[in-house]
Amino acid sequence: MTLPHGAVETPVFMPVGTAASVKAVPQHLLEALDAQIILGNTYHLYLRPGHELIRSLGGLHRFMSWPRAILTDSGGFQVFSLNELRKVTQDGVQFRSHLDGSSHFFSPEHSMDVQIALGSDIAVAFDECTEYPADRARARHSLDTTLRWAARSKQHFDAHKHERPWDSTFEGATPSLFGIVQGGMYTDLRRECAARLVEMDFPGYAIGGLSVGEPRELTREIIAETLPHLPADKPRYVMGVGYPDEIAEYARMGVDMMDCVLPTRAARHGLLFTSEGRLNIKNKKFANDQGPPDPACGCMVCARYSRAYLRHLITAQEPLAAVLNTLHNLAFYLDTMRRVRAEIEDASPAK
RNA sequence: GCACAGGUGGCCGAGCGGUUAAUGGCAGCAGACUGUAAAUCUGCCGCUCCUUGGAGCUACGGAGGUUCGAAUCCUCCCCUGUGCA
Repeated sequence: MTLPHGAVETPVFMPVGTAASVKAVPQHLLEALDAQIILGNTYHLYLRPGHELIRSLGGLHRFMSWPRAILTDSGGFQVFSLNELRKVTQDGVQFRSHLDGSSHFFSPEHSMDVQIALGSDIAVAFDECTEYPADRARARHSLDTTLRWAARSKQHFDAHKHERPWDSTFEGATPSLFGIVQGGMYTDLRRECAARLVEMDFPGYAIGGLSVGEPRELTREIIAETLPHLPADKPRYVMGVGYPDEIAEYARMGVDMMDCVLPTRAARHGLLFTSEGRLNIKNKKFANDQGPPDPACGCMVCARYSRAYLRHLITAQEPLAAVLNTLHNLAFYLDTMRRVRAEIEDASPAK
């Protein structure tokens, strides 16, 4: 996949950097981990520090000193998760800032303006994420809204995408906008939504509305049922997943892109993902453990620090705990994807 | 030595006659976490038993006392802090 800020090998896992920062990890270490693309968030950056400020500073890449690719989420998920502070209308969403309670309005056009101002490589249509559980009527309604907004997002994005804050690009690639499939847990609605988005001809497609509380078999089923209705020659992105075994599984099913806060958030809470399974590094049993977090991991953390030390850091509430734990979890996720890519390459007779 | 103020579960600290194994916080132990309102949230946290829910025991500096009933009231003692000698 060729983006304005470089080529990205797929399937890829994208660390989440909501507020212009993958929490606890400086950009130069993200590069050392070989993260190829990260997420930024429209809603958060619009509120603080403000997309116009970022535009005037040369765009998000320059602002945060991240030379590689960035995908920005549209704010649709925040509208969903901030449900007590929002009001959805045909035209867009009225919501209150979680920071200071001030009122704001987001429309598909506005979301595109913000994402363009940020200068993202991949923008995402402003959607209405369907909650779980949702009855059919509710899913239908949210799907219709999402489709209407997808068309408006695309029209506005295409008309203004050249207004980005940077101009030189990698191999002439231009910013792209992905459509998002909704439809709740109803496979026929998913199919319909996919088909109608494909008619609009997006350069890539996201499957949204998953990992919102549904059982994981359902997540898998919806992905499996939706994927075949999206063109295989374009990037297919499942938003907000998952555990290490899940992302590997989905990648094998044909998903090209995934993002998830799990490795970063869990790390800050002391949960490490390893080849031996989940490790709650806060547990007393690690107090005396001189071994690396994951004996099978070659990351910069495992190469150098012990479980005992990591447990001490988080117990003592040292900020370094978050840094080291996050570095390891991201390394593990990125490694997982690297292995799946190798598998896929081996299996492909063409290459 | 005198005068005040105090001594509560590992620590800090509420409670000031019954509904109190005793509010909170910290520490401790465990769990959760999926397009980040998350360095967050939840549970347990005197001891011993039956593994829901309970049962018993021991507890508010010490010893007595008042009372149907005391961490809470009274007496004496011990200890700590501050002030004055």
